[in-house]
Amino acid sequence: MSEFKSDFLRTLKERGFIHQVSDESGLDDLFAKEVVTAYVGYDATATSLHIGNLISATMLYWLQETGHRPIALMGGGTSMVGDPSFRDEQRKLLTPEAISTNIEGIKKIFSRILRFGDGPTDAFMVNNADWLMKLNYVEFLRDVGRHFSVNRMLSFDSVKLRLDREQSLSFLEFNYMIMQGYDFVELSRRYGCRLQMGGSDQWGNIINGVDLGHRMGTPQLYALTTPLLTTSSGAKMGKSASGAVWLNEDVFSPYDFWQYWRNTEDADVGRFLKIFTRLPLSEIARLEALGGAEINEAKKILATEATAIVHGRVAAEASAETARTTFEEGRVAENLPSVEIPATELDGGIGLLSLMVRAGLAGSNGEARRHIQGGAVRINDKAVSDERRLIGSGEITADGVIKLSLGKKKHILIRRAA
RNA sequence: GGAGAGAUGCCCGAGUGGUUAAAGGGGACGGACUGUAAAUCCGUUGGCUCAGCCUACGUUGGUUCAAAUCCAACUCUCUCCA
Repeated sequence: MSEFKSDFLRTLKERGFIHQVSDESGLDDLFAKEVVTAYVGYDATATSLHIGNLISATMLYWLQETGHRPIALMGGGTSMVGDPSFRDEQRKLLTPEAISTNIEGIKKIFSRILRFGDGPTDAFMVNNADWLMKLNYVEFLRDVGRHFSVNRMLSFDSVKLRLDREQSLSFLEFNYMIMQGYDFVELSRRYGCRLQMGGSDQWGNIINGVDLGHRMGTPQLYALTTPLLTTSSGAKMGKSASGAVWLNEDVFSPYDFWQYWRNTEDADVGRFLKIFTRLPLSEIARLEALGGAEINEAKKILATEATAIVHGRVAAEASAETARTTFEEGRVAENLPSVEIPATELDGGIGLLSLMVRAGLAGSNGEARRHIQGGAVRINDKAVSDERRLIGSGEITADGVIKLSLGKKKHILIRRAA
């Protein structure tokens, strides 16, 4: 592939964001000659975005950074239907209440990543419920539906899985791609939006929008997708012990977020630095070249930089410091995740099993019991083998807390609440 | 509308009357080794008041001393025919 002329595409290319582009040279020309408006859509499937979404949100950042205008589209309307792409069964339908709660949670992150306002390259947010919810069925079918070929829609990889596995694909879900396609046209008409970006799983949906624009007379629209990120050992990214790696701090703490990046596989460090941090490429090249144990330094930088983008510099530095005292000095760090136990309860002594459940280290007493039997549990760094042990205020150390550990990496501080 | 096939634990997938909380694999978690990495090896992987009990194989009933396994109805899915 030849070099891109536009700063935007060149940056994305260099940093490893590009998987597929619908018309590389055409899009490059467009970016080179004018301020381009582009969007990414986010469905309201959870109260927070996760790492996977961070990739496309970062593209919006670079879009703005290189002088263009980002739109963050909230899928308030499309979430009423649910994207069937690459899923092997129907999603549970979300209630309108859940959707609006989720959108509120999702919105938060963008204020950290994008600059909002009314200027020519200021970002803005729209909700596709604004136009989708008002559509009139028959009118919509005649204006928009007639442009879609079912034969073609069935040929997309995103639904093939479902069909090949002989799982049902309801008509409701089948309409998702039509709605998303229509969103693109609507954004083009309202705001002159020309490009839609997203994960590689969105290619079919995005291309549908491009085609629809063609038929409905918008200017040429473009599609750009990012590669599906996996770790070098092939696991899907963004999975951790407790599920997805979320961006909102109320569901996934900055410290855990920092730890997630700190534990990156060696082979992924360079790739992740390019995508999840804003460090210059020359600096990344240097970090990536570190060999052996030295690469740990690069991982710390990755962790701190990535955390700073999502949670702010202060929280990132604090997480780095907490990790340093915990792992490198073996001391108790004040900022480790902690759980408060009422004084009356703690003074009387609380069972270790239930304490572990309270601390979130085990999902049930049985699981806690198994961990203890497996020798994974420590109190104040001393291994415990007695599952019936009572933990009381007497265990509080000079640091004023009880340190409860599961394995080498998970530590929770138990505090005595007044 | 007719004829077949199917629904098993987080996922895939065995299992056709008791010895089955249910083979095997994946994933996840823990341990060893290391560098808070990978690979490898070992262990765990429904709940509880845990040498015992309870709940579980689409749903509801039934047969039986005993059912994931047999029967009936229902729900959902798939394939073929109309």
